[in-house]
Amino acid sequence: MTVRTRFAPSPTGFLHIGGLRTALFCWLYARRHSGVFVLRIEDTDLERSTPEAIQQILDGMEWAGLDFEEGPFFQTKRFDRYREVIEELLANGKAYRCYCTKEELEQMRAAQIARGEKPRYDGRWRERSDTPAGLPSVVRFKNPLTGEIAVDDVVHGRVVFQNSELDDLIIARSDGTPTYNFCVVVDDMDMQISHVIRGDDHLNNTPRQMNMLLALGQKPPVYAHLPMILGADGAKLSKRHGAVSVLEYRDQGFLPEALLNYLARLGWSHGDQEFFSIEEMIKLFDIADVNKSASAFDGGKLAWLNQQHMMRAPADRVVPVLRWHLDREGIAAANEAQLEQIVVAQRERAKTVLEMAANSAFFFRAPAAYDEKAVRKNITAEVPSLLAETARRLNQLADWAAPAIHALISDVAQEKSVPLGKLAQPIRLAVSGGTVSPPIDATLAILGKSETLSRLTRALTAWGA
RNA sequence: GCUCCCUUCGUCUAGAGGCCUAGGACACGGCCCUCUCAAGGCCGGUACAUGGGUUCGAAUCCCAUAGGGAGCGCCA
Repeated sequence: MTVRTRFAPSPTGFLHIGGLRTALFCWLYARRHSGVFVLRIEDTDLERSTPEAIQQILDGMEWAGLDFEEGPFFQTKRFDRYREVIEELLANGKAYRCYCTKEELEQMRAAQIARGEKPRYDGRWRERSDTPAGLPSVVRFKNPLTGEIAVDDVVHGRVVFQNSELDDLIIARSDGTPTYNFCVVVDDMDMQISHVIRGDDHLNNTPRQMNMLLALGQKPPVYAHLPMILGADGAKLSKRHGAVSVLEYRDQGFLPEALLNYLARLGWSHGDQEFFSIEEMIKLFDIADVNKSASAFDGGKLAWLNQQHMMRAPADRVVPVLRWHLDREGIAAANEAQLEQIVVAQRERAKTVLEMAANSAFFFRAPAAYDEKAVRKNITAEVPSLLAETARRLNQLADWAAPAIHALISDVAQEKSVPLGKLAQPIRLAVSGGTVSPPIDATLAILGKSETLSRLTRALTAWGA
């Protein structure tokens, strides 16, 4: 049997971190077993579904690299099929028409709640065969009255529900459109989904879905209900608590593989290992190793992992991302080799590529001003002559590379009997405008000879040489 | 209210009866390294929700309690 998993978001909002984690686990499981990953858009809620949300989901999946073999399928395009199955159930006596009005149902619920009971449909039309003319009706599934139904969940273990707790849910509205729980059942059946991996907020829906599947003569798939992801404060993820589009993470400078690595570790682990490449995740991931309890989102750890991925990836992996972020800041960086050098020099001093771009802007733009406080502290009376001497010698340096530059600066410092920092910091200030940059030799090597000299000259003018 | 689920450091987790005076990671504090900032190295503190069992022995098994979450729609 080939493994077939599906990710089935409803396009009523953006794809957020919780959805992406679900998609990731489905994807990993399919990849691990050389199976098929299906994308299905559950857009039966015509009121709230939007084309923008669909596009967002597609873009998010693409950015994350979660590719699918089949789909995207749209439930709104399958209404004929749903109707067909509803007719079949009706014909078999496995579903029936209910002519209750919404008001009648509301009254029923209110009375049940008042009595301390669980609100549910009482089955008053279940055995009636009369068909009141001219009245609208819904179709309800005839759920078994007795016995129990057990979900053998891969992450939660065996969860048993009494059929008496379940009521006859509506599968077709009075306007004839099918409802969510029913569409899921038909889709999972038609798409031959072998493993349903989804959030554990669906665990309570599962027995109903299984009963419908059984009524249709199907063998239920394997179920795995994933624990929820909570906001950093431990509260439910909501728009107020960090539920942002996954594309927001791209914009903030996170590498998709780092986000995926972080998400995989929320609820799943492999011993003490924290860093996983995509390939390792595919090789090691198993739903059976997933935790049962919800976890809180920790942006700090995501940032750490992101840096780890930046440091371990080949520089040319980060270059296009850096270029994209520089571009957004209005810097067109064309020199591939230079960008690679920047990545290597900056990746250990930035948590995100966005931060790396910000820290590296000075390579492309001469400082408009010098940090005043730093000037007061570092540009003492003897500094201009020191800098002038350094500039003179740099001008004569033929081999413009970090080792030679380092040797030259050390020599000057030694000859003038000043500590290296006394010289390096003013140079840093002159070329970057601030006090933070990669080691001074690497900084100048990347900047290039003519740019370095011109910035030193400008600084000397500014500092009264 | 009813049904179902969950509960190890602040956070993510290891742990499947003795290897646990509970391990790792992030964060935090200290030290080292050092031209800045980092990265890196070393050190440090903090956790088995509570109460009962079972057992020679329990973080691990059982039962209660407490706390948290989900579902109970002609929403998905």
